Amino acid sequence: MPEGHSVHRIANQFQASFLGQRVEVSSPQGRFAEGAKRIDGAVLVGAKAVGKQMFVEFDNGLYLHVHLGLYGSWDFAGDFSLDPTTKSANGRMGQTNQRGTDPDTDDDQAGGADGDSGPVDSAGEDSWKSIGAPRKARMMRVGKPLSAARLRMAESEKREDDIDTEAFPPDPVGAVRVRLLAPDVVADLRGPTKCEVLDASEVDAVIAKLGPDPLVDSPKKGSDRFFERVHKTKTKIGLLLMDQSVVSGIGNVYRAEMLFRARLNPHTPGNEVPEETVRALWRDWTKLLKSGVELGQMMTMDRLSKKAYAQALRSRDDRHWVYHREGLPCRVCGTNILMEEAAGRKLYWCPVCQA
DNA sequence: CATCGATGTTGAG
DNA sequence: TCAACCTCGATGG
Repeated sequence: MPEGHSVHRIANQFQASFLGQRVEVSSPQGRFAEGAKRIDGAVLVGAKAVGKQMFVEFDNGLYLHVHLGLYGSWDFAGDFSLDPTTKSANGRMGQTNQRGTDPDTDDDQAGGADGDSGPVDSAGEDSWKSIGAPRKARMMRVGKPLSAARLRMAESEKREDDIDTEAFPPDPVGAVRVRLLAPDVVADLRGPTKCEVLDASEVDAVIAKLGPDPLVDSPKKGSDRFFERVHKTKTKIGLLLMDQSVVSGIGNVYRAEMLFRARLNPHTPGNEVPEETVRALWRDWTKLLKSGVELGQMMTMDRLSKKAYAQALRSRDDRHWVYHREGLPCRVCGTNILMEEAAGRKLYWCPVCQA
């Protein structure tokens, strides 16, 4: 599951690929037929993320609200600009990857399977990208491939006719809950935990229940809101970081990593964490979230050598201090990393560094 | 090929 | 506290 950075990347991708375009909305799988009907044919006028929730706005005053949950993912295909890093409508960055998935786990990404395997094309090539749960990319080239794409095809074993036979839009693969189709780009959603159409007031109600998001709230307001919730409860900080009403976007990976980075014991009651530490946590989340949006991966280790950094981006196993490292020696003190279940989720930490 | 597990949330008991 | 939701890569045979 994508943590906050993935959702921001997805919203950015929608801005870059669909902004201002009339969209054909359907539910190939059928489970969202009614909702799709309400926004079908409307113009997409915006997309934004708040924590792990995404809202796509249409010109008829309605919004598509999506939460990927554990397995959800979006697949983009067609001829579009790849740039989940910024909100600009055109990305030039070539971006990265695609995947968006996230993190670590993902590895797959790491493998570059996805899309990105390479440095992607910038030109809008194609391709596709899958953002969401870790997943191998389905390499599909659709639409009229640009020269770069053709070149690649020529170098591979694929024949040109493969290109000609790939029509746009591609047929939905698997259970596609929602398909957003514009003239040159298509986005398919599968496996979401939440997919619904809301009006403006309902969107506000959802957002009102969420804690601050560094990419939505100002540094001061965000820090204040976070501190306000943390300092007056006895709930353990390890639980508070996962509570979306306390702070938005943090998931199981970022939680464990942030606690280690702050050298904080997960069991410390919120009201016993020094104010400066609480505010430092907020600043760290801000830093990690921005980094995740740019990198398309959860890189939570600092000060790595050039070589180690490159390796970390390649393998999820080298990207974190404690996450998923039960029984392995702490990278700082050598003590075996512990794992315990908390609220149904696995929490990893170093009993010495985070005493 | 069968089973497990995962970056998450909700709602029942 | 736990099952359910729902998908697919990883793992093991």
